[in-house]
Amino acid sequence: MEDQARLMSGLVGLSGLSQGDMGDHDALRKHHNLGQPQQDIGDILQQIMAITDESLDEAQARKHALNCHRMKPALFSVLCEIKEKTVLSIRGIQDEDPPDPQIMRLDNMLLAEGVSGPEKGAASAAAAAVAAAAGGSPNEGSIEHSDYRAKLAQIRQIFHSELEKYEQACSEFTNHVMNLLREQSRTRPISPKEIERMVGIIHRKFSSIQMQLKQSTCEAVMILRSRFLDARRKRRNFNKQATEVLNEYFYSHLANPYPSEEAKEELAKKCAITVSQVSNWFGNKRIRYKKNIGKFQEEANLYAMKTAVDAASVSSQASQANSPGTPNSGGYPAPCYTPDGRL
DNA sequence: TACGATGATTGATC
DNA sequence: GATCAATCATCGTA
Repeated sequence: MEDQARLMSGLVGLSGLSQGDMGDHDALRKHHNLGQPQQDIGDILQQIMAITDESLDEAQARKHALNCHRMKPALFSVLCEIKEKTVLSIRGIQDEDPPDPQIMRLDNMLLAEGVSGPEKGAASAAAAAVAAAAGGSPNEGSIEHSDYRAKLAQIRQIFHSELEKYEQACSEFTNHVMNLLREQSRTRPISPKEIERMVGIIHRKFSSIQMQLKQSTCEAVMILRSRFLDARRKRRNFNKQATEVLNEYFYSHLANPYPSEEAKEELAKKCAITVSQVSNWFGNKRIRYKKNIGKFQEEANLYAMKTAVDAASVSSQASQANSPGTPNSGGYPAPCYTPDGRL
């Protein structure tokens, strides 16, 4: 009896079971209703313990003999059952993880941005959204669009290639561990359920690595988006004709350089820009003119002359038609925009 | 590459 | 909500 207790405590180390699990010999008997159980089990345990003192070849031979022992499957089954009732039942509660909300968010975002999921549709939709949000002209939009799409495709390609690498590594490692555990399950109480659980643990570890990849991909997409959405970075100077139209209006309305909403719309149409761009332009122009009238004097004279020539032309045409002509703003007003902003 | 010009943004004011 | 004033970020040029 004392020997058996010693053997049992030795087996604890081999099987991973606690002393308590192994203490109840009656349990073994109860489970399997063996004819001469204690004697057989004692033999097996004795042999197991003796393995450690033997050479590798001897141990291999003995291992083989043990594997072929008629009682081995029964003992193995009992050990697996006891182990599952203890170790696995404790872990089991923790292992049932709900889907990670963070990884779900990342997945949704990558899908929406067209990085994961079907290649063409989503990516171009996202690019179109960016182009629309940027509010550029159709041509500019298409340039930005293709640029954005190219960079997004680059991110997408890197993401998928990394993902593939992770999946391959995960699969290789899982197979390796499974083979190892299957091999070990010949001598250790490792049940298929436990192998399955181990596979789950490996997958969770790899999915946490994948989450990091998804996170950095999302960051890259965000940076890309902000780069294309930030209007300041998209600033283009207005073309010469648009600037002339705006300047003409400004200098011919110098006494009151505040275009009405209708005038802004008209100017926006003429210059092929938006009403808010017209407002920005006049806001900037008023301030910059006010700050440095001297600097703008030459420009003011130039447009004054231009307006005068236009007016003269209209006037001569009008006199030919024998009717008085008036410039639409009552002629070019002398610069009277005082530095304090009052007229 | 430095620097001025210029379109856009932001916070304050009316 | 429109405008002012300051500032930012980019463009164009010497």
